[in-house]
Amino acid sequence: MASKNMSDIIEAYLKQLLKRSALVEVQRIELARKFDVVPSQINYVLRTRFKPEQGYLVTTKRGDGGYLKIQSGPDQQKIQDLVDKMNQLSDELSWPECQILLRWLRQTGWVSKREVRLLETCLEALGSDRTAKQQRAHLMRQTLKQLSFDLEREDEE
Amino acid sequence: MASKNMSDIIEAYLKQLLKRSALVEVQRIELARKFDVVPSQINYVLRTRFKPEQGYLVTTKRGDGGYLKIQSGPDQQKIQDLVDKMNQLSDELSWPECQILLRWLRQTGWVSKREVRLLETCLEALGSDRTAKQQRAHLMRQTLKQLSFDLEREDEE
DNA sequence: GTGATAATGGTCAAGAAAGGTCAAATTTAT
DNA sequence: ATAAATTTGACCTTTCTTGACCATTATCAC
Repeated sequence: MASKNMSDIIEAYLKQLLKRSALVEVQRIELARKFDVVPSQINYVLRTRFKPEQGYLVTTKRGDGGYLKIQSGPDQQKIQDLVDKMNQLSDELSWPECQILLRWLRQTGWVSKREVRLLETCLEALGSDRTAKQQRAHLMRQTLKQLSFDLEREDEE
Repeated sequence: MASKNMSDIIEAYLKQLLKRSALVEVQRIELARKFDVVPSQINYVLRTRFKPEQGYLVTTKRGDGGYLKIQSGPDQQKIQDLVDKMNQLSDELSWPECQILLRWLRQTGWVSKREVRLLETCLEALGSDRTAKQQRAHLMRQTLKQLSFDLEREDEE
């Protein structure tokens, strides 16, 4: 098929690797050497063929031992699920309903354990009928408390 | 695959030891010899991979019988700073004051960029005078929106 | 005690080994 | 023929490695 230019060939090569492993790590120099192109062409391929809006995430490291990492990123289906959940949300939510939602967010990997705790803190701070300024103070205070608590028990993720 | 350079390997070695014992004590010279690098590279690894803001505490002793001690986990001083900030908090906070506080949380490494956005979302949802149930719904809705937005532009950290 | 010496660890700057950027030159498509 | 896409190369930034020189601590000889 019409893969006449090098950029297309390199793109195809990387995307084939991505089908197998969801995370591809290569060295720019190695890749350039393999296809006998100049290193900066690799950047061109990444810029034009692996754009974030097409669902790819590229991270790099410079210096000795540097690399390129390519992940096939945000799953369109996942985003659609999230949007669906948003639209299903009614105008009022009880605390148990919130907890169910938070569990879903955690289980589907949208947020970390730590972020769940942060959000719980925020939600709990909402209960009263104080003014906005007072609520902010209360919220920040609870959040700070939560943060130091997080640090003490080093659960992680 | 990821550990192409010595610094990464030494980092991994030390962090593995840390998982078991929470306090690692080694001699710089010994470690350097073990991995066949110059001693000062050990300092480099400690400086770049075991920063205090990442939750590590390194203490050393020079001279005969010298050592390096590496501790991970809750930095007592950091927690004290946080508690101090908490106590300074007044009962009312304007939005600009909140933003200053959030900047401090970010700069001192307590929270990530993503978490700042999450908290901002929560705080902004506080403005109204609706009931708690309504506020929860609004808060969750804003949070979900923020999450999908976060994913689309994969800033990171 | 005091001073020399040996045994550690610390600092800093230069060089090496990646990857990044940008624009000119070339090729391809309309 | 022009516009868009690709290819190349000169120059830049970040990260790692090394080595020369500095600082601190313990021990031993006196």
